[in-house]
Amino acid sequence: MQTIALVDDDRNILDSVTMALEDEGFKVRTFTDGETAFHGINNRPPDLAILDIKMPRMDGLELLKRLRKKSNLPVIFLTSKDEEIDEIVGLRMGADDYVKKPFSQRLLIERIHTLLRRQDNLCDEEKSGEVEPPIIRGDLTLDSARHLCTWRDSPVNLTFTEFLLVKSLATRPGLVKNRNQLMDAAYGEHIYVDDRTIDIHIKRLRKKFKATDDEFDSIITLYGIGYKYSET
Amino acid sequence: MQTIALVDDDRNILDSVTMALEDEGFKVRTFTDGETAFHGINNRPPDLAILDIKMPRMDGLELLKRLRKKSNLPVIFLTSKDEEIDEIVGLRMGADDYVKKPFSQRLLIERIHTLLRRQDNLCDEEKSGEVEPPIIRGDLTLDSARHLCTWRDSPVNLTFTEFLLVKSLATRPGLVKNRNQLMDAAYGEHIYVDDRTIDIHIKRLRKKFKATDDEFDSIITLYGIGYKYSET
DNA sequence: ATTCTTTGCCGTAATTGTGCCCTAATTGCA
DNA sequence: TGCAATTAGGGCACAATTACGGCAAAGAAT
Repeated sequence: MQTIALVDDDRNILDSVTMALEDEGFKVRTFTDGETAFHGINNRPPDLAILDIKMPRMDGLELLKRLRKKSNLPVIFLTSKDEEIDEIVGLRMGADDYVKKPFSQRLLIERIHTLLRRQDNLCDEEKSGEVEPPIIRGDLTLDSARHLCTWRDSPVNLTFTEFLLVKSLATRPGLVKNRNQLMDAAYGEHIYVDDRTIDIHIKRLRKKFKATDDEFDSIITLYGIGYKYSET
Repeated sequence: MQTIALVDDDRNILDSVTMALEDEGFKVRTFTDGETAFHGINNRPPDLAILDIKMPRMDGLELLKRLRKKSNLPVIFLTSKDEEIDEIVGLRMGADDYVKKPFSQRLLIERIHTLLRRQDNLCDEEKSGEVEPPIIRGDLTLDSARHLCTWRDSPVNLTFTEFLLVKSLATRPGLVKNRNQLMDAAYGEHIYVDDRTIDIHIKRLRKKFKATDDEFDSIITLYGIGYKYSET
């Protein structure tokens, strides 16, 4: 779930926008002044920030300036129409978009999605101009770009999470991964699920591979430690 | 001879720029408001359009937005210095360049040549000298130049958006595309629509292909990931 | 104006994936 | 061997995702 930081000193706006964003499926963290927001955002960076320009203690421009020193977090400014000059400066300073008050929530949400999408695709491009090459480890083949997994040339149908787990294991055969590391690989670093859940995915993986090859034993359990992918 | 559409409500600018452009060997069509310009440009598309931001009836931004739905005509914005914000938003929305008023005609003409040249190169790349060759992937044929799609030699009648989506998928069979990537392919990077909208187009595509061939299953859903075009 | 097409979204149904409970099996160690 | 800790695997409810019919708005064509 994507998180949005919302910074505004007007309670009404804060509440109504928060509600709209939560309806849209975002997690929202709100702040009522720049100083607090700065620390909050630095501690746990959201996926996007919406800043009011006029705020107590530290205004939006100053906040943006300080944030920009550390990250390129997508930022949307909220502006009243008597602050147009500041808008310009804001955009020049690296805000990604702005929305004029009063604004329709629909518009704001569209802008948010557009920015987040652009961000996503940027990441995709960074991964390489081309396509990520397949991983080949003995009888195993993992092609992320095609979401294709094969064992001895037979396709093995994996779900998204399963795919990430095999990939994490098979990337470095022989290397032990504990449950936390596997969890990070499959869910990202900020999500925690029960330890047993990893076992369950391993179970399902083995089942699927054994359906293709009864002799399959390349996923190895290390009692009390974790799992590894067979080195040979 | 290349044609340029010039849209501005200021007669003085209109006249002087027109003269400059004609001296440069362009054919110029002028409009004094957005509404008229929209129809004029749609009826007979010029090679390039120059739009003022502030205009009666429909402003430049709105005009651009509506034009962009149909074409990727090169567009240059004219802006006064108290409209700087709009410049930025304009560029975000897909304008190709902007020129600040007051501007030297020399500068404007340079920009025009640059844009037209870029456009030419684009076309060259796409057309590779001649017309963009059809995409042939097994039973599927996609001829962008003719907006023609066939499946096992039977024509399949696709809309513009649908065509772009199949093209995006079929260009690289087997490669998984997530919804964001498909959205970019179909709408460009600056427009956001609901995720579900992609599903709906996929649904319609499948329906149309199945009307021709009941066995059609080349568009594959990857749960939680996206879609891909069958590799075989 | 009118009709038709296209398009995007809503609501509902169907499908698929996930996490946890429970029990059995296995392992490490005294 | 006996015991505690750990892992395996079946089953199930629910969560997430996708499919699809219908509807209304906007444009295009007539």
